[in-house]
Amino acid sequence: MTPDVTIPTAVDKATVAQVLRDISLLLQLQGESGFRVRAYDMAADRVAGLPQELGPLVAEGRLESLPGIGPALAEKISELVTTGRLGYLEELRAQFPPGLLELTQLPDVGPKKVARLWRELQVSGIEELERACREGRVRQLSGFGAKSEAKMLEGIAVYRRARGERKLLGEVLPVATALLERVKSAPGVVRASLGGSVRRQAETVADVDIIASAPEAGPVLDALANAPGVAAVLGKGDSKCSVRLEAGDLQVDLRVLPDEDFATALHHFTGSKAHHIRLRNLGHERGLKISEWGVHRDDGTKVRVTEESDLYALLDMQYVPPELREDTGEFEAAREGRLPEDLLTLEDVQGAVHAHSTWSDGRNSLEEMARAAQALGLKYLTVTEHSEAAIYAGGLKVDDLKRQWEEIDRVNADVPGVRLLKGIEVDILESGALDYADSVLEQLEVVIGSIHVRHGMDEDQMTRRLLAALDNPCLQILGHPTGRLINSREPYPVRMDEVLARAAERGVAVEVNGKPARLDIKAEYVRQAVKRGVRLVVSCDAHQKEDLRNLAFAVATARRGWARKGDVLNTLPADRFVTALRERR
DNA sequence: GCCGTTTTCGGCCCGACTGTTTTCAGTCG
Repeated sequence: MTPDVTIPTAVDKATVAQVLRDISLLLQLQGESGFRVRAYDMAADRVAGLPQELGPLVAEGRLESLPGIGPALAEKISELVTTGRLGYLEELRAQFPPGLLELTQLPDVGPKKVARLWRELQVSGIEELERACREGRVRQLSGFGAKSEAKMLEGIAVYRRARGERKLLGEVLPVATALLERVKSAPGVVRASLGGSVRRQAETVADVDIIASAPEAGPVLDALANAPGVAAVLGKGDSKCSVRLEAGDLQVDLRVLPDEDFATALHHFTGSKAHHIRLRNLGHERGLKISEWGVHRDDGTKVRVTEESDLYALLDMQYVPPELREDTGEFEAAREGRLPEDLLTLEDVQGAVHAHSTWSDGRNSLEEMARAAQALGLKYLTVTEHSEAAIYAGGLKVDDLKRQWEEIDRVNADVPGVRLLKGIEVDILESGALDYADSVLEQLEVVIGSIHVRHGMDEDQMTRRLLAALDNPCLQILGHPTGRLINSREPYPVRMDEVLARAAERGVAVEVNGKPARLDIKAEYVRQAVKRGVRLVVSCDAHQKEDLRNLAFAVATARRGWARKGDVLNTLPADRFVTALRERR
């Protein structure tokens, strides 16, 4: 036993952030108002946005170096991370029934209302609120009426259907884009754009924001309210309109303003909240008041801001692309001119990595995949079927592989302009060995190694397994390195810092998988990988030809991790891509 | 609860919309 050594716990930063948010809500239930509450919320955002876990910061006593975290919060976070518990949270929780926090998840129900429902009607959970509404007891409270009851019942129904989950960007973006096109074609619209977390390309989103400029807002708001697929109009005023779509209970908010305010409004409603607050404060230091209604000097005169880039120029900093607006270092970099100017774009990508066909568990033939890639303007596509061990996915035996090469040669001869590269997504076995012999792997142009089974190993075992795979000289690309499925499967436990360090050392590329439910590795790890000089590939993990468009989500994730064109191997032409993969260290 | 080229106290982003009011509180972003 070594009691004087700080023992790291399994408390990750997402858990810490959630605890801080719970404390914020509990303080509001207590009637604590305003700034103390916000300090906890800001700290939660700060912790959640950290590029690494909290363990080292706690051990080195550096928590207070984070903006928004002072002595009181640092002490609470330390207690939570080192002991796995937080006495202050337990004291607060003991004062309220456990169901109250969940009540605040309902739309238009916040801590003030929850506190009154509890004190005056003894409502302590969703079931009891539903009963109180049905029995007409809520309307008897002052400030509540029949409409409030109906809205709460509707809110409860929506909440139960959605289970409080955020939606995948990949599911929402097509719907959002279609609505944006409808808004753009409404009468008088000058400019229109998506905003919010959809524009920042966050991996999951809660709703869709659209910002438009037009001389008259009314007809534009009507265009959304009357759009096909709208289940309910949640609210509609002079400048904004909120609707809920039938598909996925998705909420869409539209704001319409005069064109002279478009840039500042777009910036405001793109967020993130943390980025925007920081920007306003920087403006304040220069005597500029920044709001969605423009930029004003202290004497009340308005500064002309036509594009978002004007706003950053006013503050003597580089333009910050939406994907980087999280207040995780972009301000410091932009003020010092250190933001990457050559952030990866979809146009930079020459070939799609990671595709399956009917040879294993894909739905389209090799020729169909090749023609779809050609139609998207791609120059090559890596054909990487599953290997023998992946029986569930129709993994290929070595003989199958050789027959497949003949078909690849034929398709390459028939389909001009695009080249299928001969590859494999070989299983990384429990020991870290690869599922094919080196003599087979050496004949392939692209070797991705991925874990598909035995996700239940512990952190030590899983880390050793991945490090062993990286040491294999035949491995060129580490596929979906953490194995997560957003909203349905946690990543397996693994020490990513060690894995990324080894990948950098060995020259193995790491996949940024663009399948919307994977996005693996995630943006925070991309940023660490870039810092360490790890080479990346952006992939589509395609199982049908439509999935080639997943590349856009891999690019989004790479951008959110500050990856530049030069960090990503499949920005190279096919020959140089294959050569680069072989250059192991 | 945090923060400091208005620095150890007194600020802290702020407007739109709804439902319930009859001038405003609560919620949201």
